Amino acid sequence: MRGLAKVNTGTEAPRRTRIQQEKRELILEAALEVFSTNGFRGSTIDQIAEAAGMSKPNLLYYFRRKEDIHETLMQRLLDTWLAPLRELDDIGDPLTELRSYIRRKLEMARDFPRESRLFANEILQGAPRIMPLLAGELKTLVDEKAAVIKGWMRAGKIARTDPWHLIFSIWATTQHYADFDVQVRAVLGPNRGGDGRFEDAARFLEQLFLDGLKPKG
Amino acid sequence: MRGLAKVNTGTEAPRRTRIQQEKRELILEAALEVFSTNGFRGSTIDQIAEAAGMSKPNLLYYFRRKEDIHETLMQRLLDTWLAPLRELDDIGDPLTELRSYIRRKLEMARDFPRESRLFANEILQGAPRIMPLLAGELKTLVDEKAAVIKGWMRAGKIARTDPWHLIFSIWATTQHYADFDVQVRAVLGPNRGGDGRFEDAARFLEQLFLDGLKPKG
DNA sequence: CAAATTTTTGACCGATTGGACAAACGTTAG
DNA sequence: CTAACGTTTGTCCAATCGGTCAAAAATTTG
Repeated sequence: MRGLAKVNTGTEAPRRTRIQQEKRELILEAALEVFSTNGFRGSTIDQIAEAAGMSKPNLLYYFRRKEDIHETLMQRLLDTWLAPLRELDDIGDPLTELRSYIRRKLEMARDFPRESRLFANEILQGAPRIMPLLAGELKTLVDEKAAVIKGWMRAGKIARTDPWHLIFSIWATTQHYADFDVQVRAVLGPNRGGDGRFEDAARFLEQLFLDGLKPKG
Repeated sequence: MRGLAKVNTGTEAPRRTRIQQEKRELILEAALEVFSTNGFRGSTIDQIAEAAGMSKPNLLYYFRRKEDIHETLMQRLLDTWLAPLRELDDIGDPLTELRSYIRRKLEMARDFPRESRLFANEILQGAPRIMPLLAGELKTLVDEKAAVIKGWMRAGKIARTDPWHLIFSIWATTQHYADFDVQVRAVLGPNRGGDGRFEDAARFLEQLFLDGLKPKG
């Protein structure tokens, strides 16, 4: 007999067997690899199936459509991706809070470069699949944190600037080390492009965001 | 009779008619639009041909292969893309030089967002077609400018930091406004996401790179 | 004008794509 | 054992892909 249709829902409520959970994870892991380096349109189901070590029809048994895989991936991504910003809290010293936010974001770029590239690919192509999330959930979160930062400015704890662009600049500088990793390593060369480049980046970013470039004195 | 094979070389020395020059420009303009939003693999010759207002075989008369279009596009891009960095000069006040470099890069993100996204797409996917250029020409240029910046640091004109990561951070923050434009506009909302966002970004970045976030005291 | 050349097009090709489907296989409960 | 259910696969399909080709149309040249 054929498998039940229930399995393939992809987005609906799950009642999954052990094998289904395992295989779905396997597929998502493989799809993350493929999608993050080739983009959605540039990736094929065959590629993902091969990376997951199964046949194409077998993969399509767990995810009915290519889009379902991508969608599931993006949903998971956004939660973990915004976690560092959610943690930015009003308690504690503002400069310390910002510094550790930068550090956490840089660590995510180092530890989850594929997730970063998957996200970058989506945004680059106009965010066709997550536009509502950007204008909704993301904007709400950023506005909320911008208000926190504004409070710090009013209290004289940090310099007065635009909180939104401040957040953008933190995103940009940290994700750069994931999204443009190839370029970073090529420019730094074999000596400085090794594992130490993230420590160097952390040191530099801390100095940039705290003190800027003006010489002391 | 059929057209001559000479026309399609794409990379070789050109001896082109007026029509050939015009049509090639038309195609490259259309291809920039398509490639920058869909990536190389995600774009089709049909899409480019339609955007250029001609039939697919007609397009293939001017560029024999899809790759030839992309290659021509990338070659042109790199020259204009690195122009601002080349202009970074040892004459003049260091802080002013850096500030105007940032401004020029931000203007490029504003005026040539498609070029920026084309480049980002290529790097994101591992830079398969321009890797030699990154490790060669680009690295040489950056190393050269890093030396200039180091000189400024030794002279006490700017704070001591890592020149390479400084350049990375300028690239990241400015190109962010082209590559992640959709996200920027979504987060800023209808009010602040309008044309003024680049002015706001310019003001913010100037302050960030010069003074950092520490409150004045 | 007419001949030569350049440009454009419609028809076509093999390969690859996302996906469907039934049959086969594996597993487990009674 | 067997029936029921979950899993896997080979085969197939229509659509789309990059690209070819010969002939028609347009343009340039003498």
